[in-house]
Amino acid sequence: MSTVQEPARTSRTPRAAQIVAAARELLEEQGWGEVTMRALADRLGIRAPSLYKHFRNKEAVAAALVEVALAEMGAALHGAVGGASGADRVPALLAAYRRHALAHPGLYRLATTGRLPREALPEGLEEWAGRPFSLAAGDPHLAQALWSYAHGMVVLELDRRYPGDSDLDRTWQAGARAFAARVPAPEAAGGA
Amino acid sequence: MSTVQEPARTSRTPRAAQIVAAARELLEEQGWGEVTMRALADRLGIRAPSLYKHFRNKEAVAAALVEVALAEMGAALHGAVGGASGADRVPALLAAYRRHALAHPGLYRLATTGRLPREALPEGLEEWAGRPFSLAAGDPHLAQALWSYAHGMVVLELDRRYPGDSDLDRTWQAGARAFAARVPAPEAAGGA
DNA sequence: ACGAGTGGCTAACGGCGTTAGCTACGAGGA
DNA sequence: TCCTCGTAGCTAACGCCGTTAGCCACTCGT
Repeated sequence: MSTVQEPARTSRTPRAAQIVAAARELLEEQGWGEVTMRALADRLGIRAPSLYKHFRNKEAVAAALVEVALAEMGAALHGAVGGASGADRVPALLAAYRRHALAHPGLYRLATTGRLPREALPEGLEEWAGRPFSLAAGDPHLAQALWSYAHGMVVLELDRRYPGDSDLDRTWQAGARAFAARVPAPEAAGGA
Repeated sequence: MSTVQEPARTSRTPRAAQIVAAARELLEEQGWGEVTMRALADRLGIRAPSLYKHFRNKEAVAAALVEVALAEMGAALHGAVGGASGADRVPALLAAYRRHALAHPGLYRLATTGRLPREALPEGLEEWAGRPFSLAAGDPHLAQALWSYAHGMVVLELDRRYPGDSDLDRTWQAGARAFAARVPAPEAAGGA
């Protein structure tokens, strides 16, 4: 149903995969600030300098986590837009985006804060992960706006920026309606 | 024209004000990662430990900068909504938000990333700075959604997340139209 | 004249990412 | 069977970070 298949993931040695998994646990349990090379090594029963046998530096570990984050978020979003049609795709996409991000806040923040380590990511992964927004919005500018809205909502929710008595379900709804109303009617063109 | 006056700013000794000013320069020139206590002290011709005579710790310096950021952004936004009416307030507000944030990216990022140091901020400042969104949207949920959209756009633009060939003016427009169309018609109630 | 507060200073601590250099082990070829 | 070589661990150490302790000079009010 999707236009293009998910790009291949970077291949890792078993030990490197273990390191990424441990880093992910640490990230979700304690936050990125507590993911230090020493703490990460501790969890694996080794010493910090040994990590450098498997990753060039801490940034490379972060890039591996960003890859995981993009791949999993992309899968969630593709699933959501694949299961809906027409203007229903906007609320379905937003609900999946919110649910997935809040379920993996550490990974989400790491992957969306600061510059993307594009040179360390598989070709096409970023584009693939974002395509559901184009599919749901039907227009490239509306798609970018919709993505920005979703990201803003999630990040402000994660950072507890809204007043404590906010009804965020209704806020998400308000935005969803605003965007859904601008989705162009699908042309009745048959696929190739 | 505004409902309530801008809250008073925290009073600072002359030296503390100098420190905040120097921190701001460093922040905008080099980014928060380069604002270290030693670099900050250097710029003032003193040693790092002397800074602790004026601020309890680095977090307190950050909080002072966040206060500046909120006050200046609030002023810009109040000015923008004050100069427009009806649904025109949405694009006016968004334009001012974008312009101000991109003109002070370090301050913007510092004030909007991670948790807000609310206990260190003047009472009412956060609410005052955000009120223009309520004024423009006319509905609390739409206001939150609009703010989230603006923040998402700015932060993704600052982080260069959009493809290099994006026409962001048009993306901002697409979002502005989506939200403006949902602003309820103003009731013809006279002011008190 | 003097005591107290103010705002500098140096030395130092523990934690961070990272590098250099050593070593134990296991697989492959002579 | 031994030798070599790559792999993956180790300790020690460096320079940076935020921060604290403790000292001292200067200024000002009484």
